[in-house]
Amino acid sequence: MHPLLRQYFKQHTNADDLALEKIAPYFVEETFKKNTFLLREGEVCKYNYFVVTGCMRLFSTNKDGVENTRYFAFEGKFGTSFTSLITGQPAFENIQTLEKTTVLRIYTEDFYHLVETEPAVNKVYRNILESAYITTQKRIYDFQGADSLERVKWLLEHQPKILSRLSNKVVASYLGITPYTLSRLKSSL
Amino acid sequence: MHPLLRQYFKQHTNADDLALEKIAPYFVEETFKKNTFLLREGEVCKYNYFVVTGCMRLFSTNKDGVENTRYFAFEGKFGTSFTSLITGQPAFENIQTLEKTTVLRIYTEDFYHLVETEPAVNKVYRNILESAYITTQKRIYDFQGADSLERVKWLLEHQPKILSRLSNKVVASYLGITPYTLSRLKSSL
DNA sequence: TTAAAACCTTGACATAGAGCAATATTTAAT
DNA sequence: ATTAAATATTGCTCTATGTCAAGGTTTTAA
Repeated sequence: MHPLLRQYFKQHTNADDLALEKIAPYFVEETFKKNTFLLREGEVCKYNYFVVTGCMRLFSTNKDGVENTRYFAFEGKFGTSFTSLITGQPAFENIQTLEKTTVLRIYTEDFYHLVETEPAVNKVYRNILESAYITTQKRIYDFQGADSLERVKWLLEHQPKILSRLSNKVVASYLGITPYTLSRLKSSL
Repeated sequence: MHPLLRQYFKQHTNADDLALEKIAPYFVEETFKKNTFLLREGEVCKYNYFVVTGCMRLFSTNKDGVENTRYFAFEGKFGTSFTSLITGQPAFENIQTLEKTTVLRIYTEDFYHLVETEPAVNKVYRNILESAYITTQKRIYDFQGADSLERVKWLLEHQPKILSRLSNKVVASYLGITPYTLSRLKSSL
Protein backbone atom coordinates (compact mmCIF):
# COMPACT_ATOMS: atom_id res chain seq x y z
CA MET A 1 0.00 0.00 0.00
CA HIS A 2 1.24 3.47 -0.92
CA PRO A 3 2.72 5.11 2.19
CA LEU A 4 0.50 8.19 1.90
CA LEU A 5 -2.65 6.08 1.79
CA ARG A 6 -1.37 3.92 4.61
CA GLN A 7 -0.83 7.05 6.63
CA TYR A 8 -4.37 8.17 5.86
CA PHE A 9 -5.84 4.92 7.12
CA LYS A 10 -3.63 4.87 10.20
CA GLN A 11 -4.73 8.39 10.99
CA HIS A 12 -8.46 7.86 10.57
CA THR A 13 -8.96 4.27 11.71
CA ASN A 14 -7.37 1.65 13.90
CA ALA A 15 -6.99 -0.80 11.01
CA ASP A 16 -4.25 -3.41 11.44
CA ASP A 17 -1.74 -4.29 8.74
CA LEU A 18 -3.73 -7.35 7.74
CA ALA A 19 -6.77 -5.24 6.90
CA LEU A 20 -4.64 -2.76 5.00
CA GLU A 21 -3.13 -5.53 2.92
CA LYS A 22 -6.62 -6.69 2.02
CA ILE A 23 -7.59 -3.17 0.95
CA ALA A 24 -4.41 -2.19 -0.88
CA PRO A 25 -4.81 -4.20 -4.11
CA TYR A 26 -8.00 -2.36 -5.00
CA PHE A 27 -6.12 0.91 -5.40
CA VAL A 28 -4.34 1.36 -8.73
CA GLU A 29 -1.77 4.09 -9.29
CA GLU A 30 -2.02 6.27 -12.37
CA THR A 31 -0.44 9.54 -13.48
CA PHE A 32 -2.13 12.23 -15.56
CA LYS A 33 -0.73 15.35 -17.10
CA LYS A 34 -1.98 18.83 -16.36
CA ASN A 35 -5.54 19.73 -17.34
CA THR A 36 -6.66 16.14 -17.89
CA PHE A 37 -10.35 15.45 -17.30
CA LEU A 38 -10.85 12.44 -15.05
CA LEU A 39 -14.61 12.90 -15.30
CA ARG A 40 -16.85 15.04 -17.47
CA GLU A 41 -20.32 16.15 -16.48
CA GLY A 42 -22.93 13.80 -17.82
CA GLU A 43 -20.74 10.74 -17.26
CA VAL A 44 -21.30 8.35 -14.39
CA CYS A 45 -18.38 8.47 -11.99
CA LYS A 46 -16.53 5.15 -12.04
CA TYR A 47 -13.76 5.81 -9.51
CA ASN A 48 -12.90 7.28 -6.20
CA TYR A 49 -9.49 8.96 -6.33
CA PHE A 50 -6.82 9.47 -3.72
CA VAL A 51 -4.30 12.14 -4.72
CA VAL A 52 -0.65 11.18 -4.18
CA THR A 53 1.01 14.18 -5.83
CA GLY A 54 -0.41 17.16 -7.68
CA CYS A 55 -3.88 18.57 -7.48
CA MET A 56 -7.30 18.29 -9.02
CA ARG A 57 -10.53 20.20 -8.83
CA LEU A 58 -14.26 19.54 -9.00
CA PHE A 59 -16.16 22.10 -11.01
CA SER A 60 -19.36 22.57 -12.93
CA THR A 61 -20.42 24.94 -15.66
CA ASN A 62 -23.68 26.86 -15.53
CA LYS A 63 -25.95 27.65 -18.46
CA ASP A 64 -23.97 30.80 -19.31
CA GLY A 65 -20.75 28.83 -19.41
CA VAL A 66 -19.48 30.25 -16.13
CA GLU A 67 -17.39 27.78 -14.13
CA ASN A 68 -17.96 27.08 -10.45
CA THR A 69 -15.20 25.25 -8.61
CA ARG A 70 -16.40 23.48 -5.51
CA TYR A 71 -13.42 21.53 -4.22
CA PHE A 72 -9.68 21.17 -4.61
CA ALA A 73 -8.01 17.86 -3.75
CA PHE A 74 -4.33 18.23 -2.97
CA GLU A 75 -1.86 15.50 -1.95
CA GLY A 76 -3.24 13.11 0.64
CA LYS A 77 -6.92 13.83 -0.02
CA PHE A 78 -9.71 11.82 -1.54
CA GLY A 79 -11.63 13.47 -4.35
CA THR A 80 -14.41 12.34 -6.62
CA SER A 81 -17.94 13.26 -7.58
CA PHE A 82 -19.58 11.84 -4.49
CA THR A 83 -23.02 12.84 -5.68
CA SER A 84 -22.57 10.64 -8.74
CA LEU A 85 -20.77 7.93 -6.78
CA ILE A 86 -23.59 7.78 -4.24
CA THR A 87 -26.55 7.97 -6.57
CA GLY A 88 -25.08 6.18 -9.56
CA GLN A 89 -26.50 9.00 -11.68
CA PRO A 90 -24.50 11.00 -14.24
CA ALA A 91 -22.39 13.67 -12.61
CA PHE A 92 -23.24 17.35 -12.99
CA GLU A 93 -19.61 18.23 -12.37
CA ASN A 94 -16.17 17.72 -13.90
CA ILE A 95 -12.96 16.47 -12.33
CA GLN A 96 -9.83 18.00 -13.80
CA THR A 97 -6.18 17.88 -12.85
CA LEU A 98 -4.59 21.29 -12.36
CA GLU A 99 -1.04 20.01 -12.29
CA LYS A 100 0.68 16.80 -13.32
CA THR A 101 -1.05 14.50 -10.88
CA THR A 102 -0.60 10.98 -9.58
CA VAL A 103 -3.64 9.29 -8.07
CA LEU A 104 -4.66 5.97 -6.62
CA ARG A 105 -8.01 5.04 -8.08
CA ILE A 106 -10.52 2.48 -6.88
CA TYR A 107 -13.66 1.35 -8.68
CA THR A 108 -16.94 2.61 -7.22
CA GLU A 109 -18.26 -0.93 -6.83
CA ASP A 110 -15.09 -2.11 -5.10
CA PHE A 111 -15.15 0.92 -2.85
CA TYR A 112 -18.71 0.36 -1.67
CA HIS A 113 -18.03 -3.32 -1.32
CA LEU A 114 -15.19 -2.47 1.06
CA VAL A 115 -17.40 0.05 2.88
CA GLU A 116 -19.77 -2.82 3.66
CA THR A 117 -17.16 -5.46 4.45
CA GLU A 118 -14.13 -3.64 5.87
CA PRO A 119 -14.76 -1.61 9.03
CA ALA A 120 -11.71 0.54 8.29
CA VAL A 121 -13.13 1.61 4.94
CA ASN A 122 -16.56 2.17 6.48
CA LYS A 123 -14.91 4.46 8.98
CA VAL A 124 -12.87 6.26 6.35
CA TYR A 125 -15.96 6.76 4.22
CA ARG A 126 -17.81 8.19 7.20
CA ASN A 127 -14.89 10.53 7.77
CA ILE A 128 -14.84 11.63 4.17
CA LEU A 129 -18.56 12.35 4.17
CA GLU A 130 -18.42 14.13 7.50
CA SER A 131 -15.55 16.36 6.55
CA ALA A 132 -16.93 17.02 3.07
CA TYR A 133 -20.17 18.10 4.71
CA ILE A 134 -18.47 20.28 7.31
CA THR A 135 -16.19 21.91 4.75
CA THR A 136 -19.11 22.76 2.51
CA GLN A 137 -21.22 24.10 5.35
CA LYS A 138 -18.41 26.26 6.65
CA ARG A 139 -17.77 27.69 3.23
CA ILE A 140 -21.44 28.57 2.73
CA TYR A 141 -21.52 30.09 6.17
CA ASP A 142 -18.33 32.09 5.78
CA PHE A 143 -19.11 33.34 2.27
CA GLN A 144 -22.68 34.25 3.14
CA GLY A 145 -23.03 38.01 2.88
CA ALA A 146 -19.26 38.40 2.48
CA ASP A 147 -18.16 40.74 -0.27
CA SER A 148 -15.37 39.92 -2.71
CA LEU A 149 -12.59 41.36 -0.60
CA GLU A 150 -13.69 39.41 2.46
CA ARG A 151 -13.73 36.22 0.42
CA VAL A 152 -10.19 36.74 -0.78
CA LYS A 153 -9.05 37.44 2.77
CA TRP A 154 -10.86 34.31 3.95
CA LEU A 155 -8.97 32.25 1.40
CA LEU A 156 -5.69 33.86 2.35
CA GLU A 157 -6.32 32.85 5.93
CA HIS A 158 -7.86 29.40 5.50
CA GLN A 159 -6.36 27.95 2.33
CA PRO A 160 -3.40 30.11 1.25
CA LYS A 161 -2.05 27.21 -0.78
CA ILE A 162 -4.91 27.71 -3.23
CA LEU A 163 -4.02 31.35 -3.84
CA SER A 164 -0.31 30.77 -4.24
CA ARG A 165 -0.44 27.59 -6.28
CA LEU A 166 -3.36 27.97 -8.68
CA SER A 167 -4.37 30.36 -11.44
CA ASN A 168 -6.55 33.39 -10.78
CA LYS A 169 -9.13 32.04 -13.15
CA VAL A 170 -9.58 28.89 -11.11
CA VAL A 171 -9.40 30.69 -7.78
CA ALA A 172 -12.04 33.20 -8.89
CA SER A 173 -14.38 30.39 -9.88
CA TYR A 174 -13.97 28.98 -6.38
CA LEU A 175 -14.72 32.31 -4.72
CA GLY A 176 -17.72 33.02 -6.89
CA ILE A 177 -16.29 36.25 -8.29
CA THR A 178 -14.92 37.18 -11.71
CA PRO A 179 -11.20 36.99 -12.53
CA TYR A 180 -11.37 40.76 -13.18
CA THR A 181 -12.49 41.48 -9.66
CA LEU A 182 -9.94 39.06 -8.20
CA SER A 183 -7.14 40.68 -10.17
CA ARG A 184 -8.10 44.14 -8.90
CA LEU A 185 -8.37 42.95 -5.32
CA LYS A 186 -5.02 41.18 -5.34
CA SER A 187 -3.25 44.28 -6.60
CA SER A 188 -4.98 46.37 -3.93
CA LEU A 189 -3.64 44.15 -1.13
CA MET B 1 -41.33 3.27 18.10
CA HIS B 2 -43.14 6.20 16.55
CA PRO B 3 -44.68 5.09 13.23
CA LEU B 4 -42.99 7.85 11.26
CA LEU B 5 -39.56 6.90 12.58
CA ARG B 6 -40.31 3.21 11.99
CA GLN B 7 -41.23 4.06 8.43
CA TYR B 8 -37.96 5.96 8.04
CA PHE B 9 -35.91 2.97 9.17
CA LYS B 10 -37.92 0.55 7.05
CA GLN B 11 -37.32 2.75 4.06
CA HIS B 12 -33.59 3.22 4.49
CA THR B 13 -32.47 -0.07 6.02
CA ASN B 14 -33.51 -3.68 6.26
CA ALA B 15 -33.68 -3.59 10.04
CA ASP B 16 -35.95 -6.20 11.62
CA ASP B 17 -38.45 -5.43 14.37
CA LEU B 18 -36.08 -6.68 17.04
CA ALA B 19 -33.46 -4.13 16.07
CA LEU B 20 -36.06 -1.37 15.96
CA GLU B 21 -37.24 -2.24 19.45
CA LYS B 22 -33.66 -1.93 20.66
CA ILE B 23 -33.32 1.47 19.06
CA ALA B 24 -36.71 2.93 19.95
CA PRO B 25 -36.19 3.70 23.65
CA TYR B 26 -33.37 6.11 22.90
CA PHE B 27 -35.75 8.47 21.13
CA VAL B 28 -37.78 10.74 23.41
CA GLU B 29 -40.77 12.69 22.17
CA GLU B 30 -41.04 16.37 22.97
CA THR B 31 -43.19 19.25 21.71
CA PHE B 32 -42.07 22.86 21.36
CA LYS B 33 -44.03 25.95 20.51
CA LYS B 34 -43.28 28.17 17.57
CA ASN B 35 -39.98 30.04 17.50
CA THR B 36 -38.35 27.97 20.22
CA PHE B 37 -34.57 27.65 20.02
CA LEU B 38 -33.46 24.03 20.33
CA LEU B 39 -29.86 25.14 19.97
CA ARG B 40 -28.11 28.49 19.99
CA GLU B 41 -24.81 29.18 18.31
CA GLY B 42 -21.95 28.77 20.73
CA GLU B 43 -23.59 25.83 22.49
CA VAL B 44 -22.50 22.26 21.91
CA CYS B 45 -25.27 20.30 20.23
CA LYS B 46 -26.56 17.62 22.58
CA TYR B 47 -29.24 15.97 20.46
CA ASN B 48 -30.11 14.71 17.06
CA TYR B 49 -33.75 15.48 16.25
CA PHE B 50 -36.30 13.68 14.12
CA VAL B 51 -39.28 15.89 13.25
CA VAL B 52 -42.68 14.26 13.71
CA THR B 53 -44.88 17.29 13.05
CA GLY B 54 -44.06 20.91 12.34
CA CYS B 55 -40.85 22.35 11.02
CA MET B 56 -37.53 23.71 12.16
CA ARG B 57 -34.63 25.48 10.54
CA LEU B 58 -30.87 25.69 10.89
CA PHE B 59 -29.52 29.20 10.55
CA SER B 60 -26.57 31.34 11.45
CA THR B 61 -26.05 35.05 11.85
CA ASN B 62 -23.15 36.87 10.26
CA LYS B 63 -21.23 39.76 11.77
CA ASP B 64 -23.73 42.30 10.43
CA GLY B 65 -26.61 40.41 12.02
CA VAL B 66 -27.86 39.06 8.70
CA GLU B 67 -29.41 35.60 8.99
CA ASN B 68 -28.50 32.73 6.70
CA THR B 69 -30.82 29.72 6.72
CA ARG B 70 -29.18 26.56 5.54
CA TYR B 71 -31.71 23.82 6.04
CA PHE B 72 -35.37 23.22 6.80
CA ALA B 73 -36.45 19.97 8.49
CA PHE B 74 -40.10 19.16 7.89
CA GLU B 75 -42.03 16.10 9.11
CA GLY B 76 -40.14 12.85 8.68
CA LYS B 77 -36.67 14.39 8.47
CA PHE B 78 -33.70 14.39 10.77
CA GLY B 79 -32.24 17.74 11.63
CA THR B 80 -29.45 18.91 13.90
CA SER B 81 -26.18 20.77 13.78
CA PHE B 82 -24.16 17.93 12.34
CA THR B 83 -21.00 19.99 12.35
CA SER B 84 -21.29 20.36 16.11
CA LEU B 85 -22.51 16.80 16.58
CA ILE B 86 -19.55 15.42 14.63
CA THR B 87 -16.81 17.60 16.03
CA GLY B 88 -18.14 18.05 19.55
CA GLN B 89 -17.32 21.73 19.13
CA PRO B 90 -19.75 24.60 19.83
CA ALA B 91 -22.17 25.12 16.97
CA PHE B 92 -21.92 28.18 14.77
CA GLU B 93 -25.59 27.84 13.92
CA ASN B 94 -28.99 27.94 15.63
CA ILE B 95 -31.85 25.49 15.49
CA GLN B 96 -35.28 27.08 15.75
CA THR B 97 -38.82 25.78 15.34
CA LEU B 98 -40.87 27.69 12.80
CA GLU B 99 -44.18 26.16 13.83
CA LYS B 100 -45.44 24.24 16.83
CA THR B 101 -43.21 21.22 16.45
CA THR B 102 -43.03 17.71 17.86
CA VAL B 103 -39.67 15.95 17.67
CA LEU B 104 -38.04 12.73 18.75
CA ARG B 105 -34.70 13.55 20.26
CA ILE B 106 -31.75 11.29 20.92
CA TYR B 107 -28.58 12.16 22.82
CA THR B 108 -25.47 12.63 20.68
CA GLU B 109 -23.58 9.98 22.67
CA ASP B 110 -26.41 7.48 22.37
CA PHE B 111 -26.71 8.19 18.68
CA TYR B 112 -23.04 7.56 17.96
CA HIS B 113 -23.12 4.52 20.20
CA LEU B 114 -25.91 3.12 18.04
CA VAL B 115 -24.02 4.09 14.87
CA GLU B 116 -21.19 1.84 16.05
CA THR B 117 -23.30 -1.03 17.38
CA GLU B 118 -26.50 -1.13 15.33
CA PRO B 119 -26.00 -1.64 11.58
CA ALA B 120 -29.39 -0.06 10.87
CA VAL B 121 -28.35 3.17 12.56
CA ASN B 122 -24.96 3.08 10.85
CA LYS B 123 -26.79 2.81 7.55
CA VAL B 124 -29.25 5.57 8.42
CA TYR B 125 -26.41 7.85 9.48
CA ARG B 126 -24.64 7.18 6.21
CA ASN B 127 -27.85 8.06 4.39
CA ILE B 128 -28.28 11.25 6.34
CA LEU B 129 -24.71 12.35 5.63
CA GLU B 130 -24.94 11.41 1.99
CA SER B 131 -28.18 13.22 1.37
CA ALA B 132 -27.13 16.23 3.42
CA TYR B 133 -24.00 16.43 1.30
CA ILE B 134 -25.87 16.03 -1.98
CA THR B 135 -28.52 18.57 -1.03
CA THR B 136 -25.90 21.12 -0.11
CA GLN B 137 -23.87 20.53 -3.24
CA LYS B 138 -26.90 20.79 -5.48
CA ARG B 139 -27.96 24.02 -3.86
CA ILE B 140 -24.53 25.57 -4.29
CA TYR B 141 -24.47 24.40 -7.87
CA ASP B 142 -27.96 25.62 -8.73
CA PHE B 143 -27.60 28.99 -7.00
CA GLN B 144 -24.17 29.66 -8.45
CA GLY B 145 -24.45 32.58 -10.83
CA ALA B 146 -28.24 32.54 -10.55
CA ASP B 147 -29.87 35.92 -10.00
CA SER B 148 -32.64 36.51 -7.46
CA LEU B 149 -35.47 35.69 -9.83
CA GLU B 150 -33.89 32.41 -10.87
CA ARG B 151 -33.47 31.45 -7.21
CA VAL B 152 -37.13 32.08 -6.46
CA LYS B 153 -38.14 30.02 -9.50
CA TRP B 154 -35.80 27.27 -8.40
CA LEU B 155 -37.48 27.16 -5.01
CA LEU B 156 -40.92 27.18 -6.59
CA GLU B 157 -39.91 24.16 -8.62
CA HIS B 158 -37.88 22.18 -6.09
CA GLN B 159 -39.31 23.01 -2.68
CA PRO B 160 -42.64 24.84 -3.13
CA LYS B 161 -43.63 23.87 0.41
CA ILE B 162 -41.05 26.32 1.71
CA LEU B 163 -42.53 29.23 -0.21
CA SER B 164 -46.11 28.48 0.73
CA ARG B 165 -45.61 27.55 4.34
CA LEU B 166 -42.93 29.88 5.69
CA SER B 167 -42.47 33.62 6.12
CA ASN B 168 -40.78 35.74 3.47
CA LYS B 169 -38.15 36.74 5.94
CA VAL B 170 -37.09 33.16 6.50
CA VAL B 171 -37.36 32.22 2.83
CA ALA B 172 -35.24 35.20 1.83
CA SER B 173 -32.54 34.19 4.30
CA TYR B 174 -32.51 30.76 2.66
CA LEU B 175 -32.20 32.19 -0.85
CA GLY B 176 -29.47 34.63 0.10
CA ILE B 177 -31.47 37.70 -0.91
CA THR B 178 -33.18 40.45 1.10
CA PRO B 179 -36.87 40.26 2.06
CA TYR B 180 -37.36 43.46 0.04
CA THR B 181 -36.16 41.82 -3.14
CA LEU B 182 -38.19 38.68 -2.47
CA SER B 183 -41.32 40.75 -1.90
CA ARG B 184 -40.86 42.56 -5.20
CA LEU B 185 -40.18 39.35 -7.10
CA LYS B 186 -43.19 37.54 -5.68
CA SER B 187 -45.51 40.36 -6.70
CA SER B 188 -43.99 40.38 -10.19
CA LEU B 189 -44.79 36.67 -10.69
C1' DT C 1 -60.56 42.64 22.09
C1' DT C 2 -57.13 45.46 21.94
C1' DA C 3 -52.45 47.04 21.82
C1' DA C 4 -47.89 46.05 20.58
C1' DA C 5 -44.79 43.85 17.91
C1' DA C 6 -43.42 41.73 13.90
C1' DC C 7 -43.73 41.51 9.20
C1' DC C 8 -44.71 42.97 4.41
C1' DT C 9 -44.87 46.36 0.56
C1' DT C 10 -43.25 49.91 -2.31
C1' DG C 11 -40.64 54.13 -3.64
C1' DA C 12 -36.13 56.55 -4.09
C1' DC C 13 -31.28 56.19 -4.04
C1' DA C 14 -26.49 54.30 -3.90
C1' DT C 15 -23.01 51.03 -5.17
C1' DA C 16 -20.42 46.63 -5.69
C1' DG C 17 -19.17 44.12 -9.03
C1' DA C 18 -20.32 42.19 -13.69
C1' DG C 19 -19.45 42.76 -18.63
C1' DC C 20 -16.72 44.44 -22.36
C1' DA C 21 -12.59 45.93 -24.69
C1' DA C 22 -7.82 46.70 -25.49
C1' DT C 23 -3.12 45.65 -24.05
C1' DA C 24 0.36 43.25 -21.61
C1' DT C 25 2.21 39.15 -19.78
C1' DT C 26 2.83 34.39 -18.98
C1' DT C 27 2.62 29.62 -20.42
C1' DA C 28 2.71 25.87 -23.62
C1' DA C 29 3.93 23.58 -27.96
C1' DT C 30 6.75 22.87 -32.05
C1' DA D 1 14.01 29.86 -29.63
C1' DT D 2 9.83 31.19 -31.69
C1' DT D 3 5.13 31.51 -32.11
C1' DA D 4 0.55 30.81 -30.66
C1' DA D 5 -2.64 30.41 -27.05
C1' DA D 6 -4.09 31.22 -22.61
C1' DT D 7 -4.19 34.23 -18.75
C1' DA D 8 -3.82 38.64 -16.35
C1' DT D 9 -4.43 43.67 -15.99
C1' DT D 10 -6.97 47.87 -16.03
C1' DG D 11 -10.24 51.62 -17.70
C1' DC D 12 -15.16 52.44 -18.61
C1' DT D 13 -20.04 51.64 -18.37
C1' DC D 14 -24.28 49.66 -16.66
C1' DT D 15 -27.46 47.06 -13.96
C1' DA D 16 -29.21 44.17 -10.28
C1' DT D 17 -29.89 44.40 -5.82
C1' DG D 18 -28.82 46.23 -1.34
C1' DT D 19 -30.14 50.04 1.89
C1' DC D 20 -33.17 53.35 3.99
C1' DA D 21 -37.71 55.23 4.85
C1' DA D 22 -42.60 55.39 5.51
C1' DG D 23 -47.07 53.27 5.57
C1' DG D 24 -50.02 49.23 5.65
C1' DT D 25 -51.05 44.57 7.27
C1' DT D 26 -50.86 40.55 9.90
C1' DT D 27 -49.70 38.00 14.06
C1' DT D 28 -49.11 37.50 18.90
C1' DA D 29 -50.02 37.89 23.60
C1' DA D 30 -52.48 39.72 27.64
